[in-house]
Amino acid sequence: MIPLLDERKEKILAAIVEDFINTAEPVGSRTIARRYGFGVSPATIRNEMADLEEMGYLVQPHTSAGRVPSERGYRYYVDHLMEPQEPDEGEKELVRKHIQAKSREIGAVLQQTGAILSQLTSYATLATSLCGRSVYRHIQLAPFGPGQAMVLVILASGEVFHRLIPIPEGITPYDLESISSVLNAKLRGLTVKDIKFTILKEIYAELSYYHRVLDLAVELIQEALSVKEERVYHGGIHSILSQPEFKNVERLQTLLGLLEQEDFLCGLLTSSSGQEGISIRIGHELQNKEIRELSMVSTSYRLTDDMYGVLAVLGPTRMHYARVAGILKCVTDSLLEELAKVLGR
Amino acid sequence: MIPLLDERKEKILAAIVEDFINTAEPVGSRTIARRYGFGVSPATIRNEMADLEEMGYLVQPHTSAGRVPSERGYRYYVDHLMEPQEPDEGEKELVRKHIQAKSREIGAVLQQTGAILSQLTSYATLATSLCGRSVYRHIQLAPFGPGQAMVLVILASGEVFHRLIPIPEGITPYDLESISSVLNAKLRGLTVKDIKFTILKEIYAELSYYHRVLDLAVELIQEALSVKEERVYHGGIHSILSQPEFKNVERLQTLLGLLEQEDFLCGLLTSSSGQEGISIRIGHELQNKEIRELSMVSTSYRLTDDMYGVLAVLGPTRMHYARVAGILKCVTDSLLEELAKVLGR
DNA sequence: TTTAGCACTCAATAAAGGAGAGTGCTAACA
DNA sequence: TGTTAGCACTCTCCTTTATTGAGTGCTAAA
Repeated sequence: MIPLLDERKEKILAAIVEDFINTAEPVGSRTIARRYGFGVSPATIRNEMADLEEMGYLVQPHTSAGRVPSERGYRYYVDHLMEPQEPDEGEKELVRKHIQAKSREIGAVLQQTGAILSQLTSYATLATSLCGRSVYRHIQLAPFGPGQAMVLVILASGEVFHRLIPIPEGITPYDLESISSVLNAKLRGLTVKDIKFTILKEIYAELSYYHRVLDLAVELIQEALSVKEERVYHGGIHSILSQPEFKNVERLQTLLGLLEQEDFLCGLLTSSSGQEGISIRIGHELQNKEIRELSMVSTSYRLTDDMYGVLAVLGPTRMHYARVAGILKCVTDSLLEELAKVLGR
Repeated sequence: MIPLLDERKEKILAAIVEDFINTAEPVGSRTIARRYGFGVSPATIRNEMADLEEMGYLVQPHTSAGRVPSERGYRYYVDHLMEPQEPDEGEKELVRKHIQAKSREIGAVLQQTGAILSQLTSYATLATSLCGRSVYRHIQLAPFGPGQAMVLVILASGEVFHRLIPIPEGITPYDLESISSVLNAKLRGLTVKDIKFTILKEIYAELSYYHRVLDLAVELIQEALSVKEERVYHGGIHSILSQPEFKNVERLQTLLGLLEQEDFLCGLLTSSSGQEGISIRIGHELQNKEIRELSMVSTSYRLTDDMYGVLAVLGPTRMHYARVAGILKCVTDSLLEELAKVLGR
């Protein structure tokens, strides 16, 4: 559907994209000829550039400026021209060292991962918690003062959700333990969906023995079901400021506002979790009106059949795609390794 | 020690501070005379301003500009001239509505509180988790797959810390439950310090009965002790961007970098937790070289004898102190109310 | 098809010239 | 003695005007 370019055009497009990524300045025919000299004169390059512009791969900010890749240009570059750039040994070492969890806590691991990722790339990073079919691992009711109990829901991902609930008078810690047992026996290994549609009645029946606490148990399940299954960790927002495209404060403000809204981030990430491996979305491909001229390189990694996560780098469209893709690959590998260790798989 | 000003000087200083807070422009004698007219001419005001400058309450960005309050000027204003500005009924209502926790989870409540606080003030907000003598409420070991267990430490503040630990072969869920019981019996109601110095040996003795799991239990206690007791929630960073002093991107970058470092925030907040009630620290009073021209209005609220928290607003020195103090007061009241409800006191 | 040459365009930078806000000082006034 | 009007002076900010230079498109020759 999209016609392939001939070899020289490809070389020139690649040179322009890469030069622009490095310098953030529109690049002219002369620069290309001098810096990447293909043995042709600037004039020839100029002709080719005019062609590329007509085809929609380049745009000119104004007459008499050099050219800048269009979204289509980046797309072509990403699809056909770039090759992921392996991080060097020192960087790899750095990644390994940072991801090794000081604490065996999933949240902290993901946070660390994001931090190192954004340190290496100089862009913002996003990471979902491990999600998937949210399998319950354990449910625990713990006493918490008079008339209160703490509900703890432990998911197979190693994440813990907790909430305080009021409980009726006269419920003993022993009762709480009993309820925990019943719930555990029934719920462990199931997913939210399973519960919603099949198990609820069964539990209801079983617990009627403890009719005194029946209402509580039902409420409890409701709580467990209402657990918001996905968290998004973000980091490295300050690194994105070093990018010249964010010298503009207004744009920055919208971006920061969005990054503080977890829902929004969630949407951004889940919409990319379709395919395995690295996925790159450029500008409007993110399908979001609010953020202009942003790209996202993301990868969804699979830990087990029913547990996966998404790791993403968010930056300007003028992003160092090749480098970011390489780093992301390396970081994801280390993360998978570490998670396997922490979760004991 | 610091001499008090005569009444007219005070009025003029107050007018200058308030005008500058509102407009962010250096204010001149004429503006004062016109806008706040004290029945004297600009020339008189000019003389007074010259005095105030000599005394160090005002500074001039350059000759032929108006004057701007110095840190000392703000300090005098805050100490002697301003009166906290009660938020209007609509705002109060808004606060109440937002702080009412959708979920009964301390973290979420604090997050919400920060959000509304920064929405109303247009500055960044910080909130510590509830801290104090970190009393253990419950400790729970939950099974988590083969060779793993989840340690859950529930503090009296309603916060939960969790971590995965490897456990030796052959430990049954029943064993875990036993250990939990022993630990609970011993630790509940104690603080980290208590444990460190007195209880450790006792537990050791008791658990020797389960000598099979002794090492595990000891490790476990270590884990429990290593819980980092303080978290800092922050929010509203994007709102601070609307302040003209942050049009400068470099300054912004240092600020954002700092705000992403939890340790730093912790230090900032704890150093102010000395006195009860609202505390205002201006510029260098924050004793931090990295952040220039920032002020912090904070309040430490006490929930029980041994549980308190800190809520703070961070903005430019040109902060609307009177308004912020009023809002902070109102928000803290609502927060205390809500926390009491959630924690069931 | 490629290249050299040339006129043309346009942003960015610098220099120059007000305009305006504000001050300090002096002298007069109550 | 405190207050005020008047006035010269300062300095930023804005606008206008040149100037520069990178880069283009087009044409004609190789």
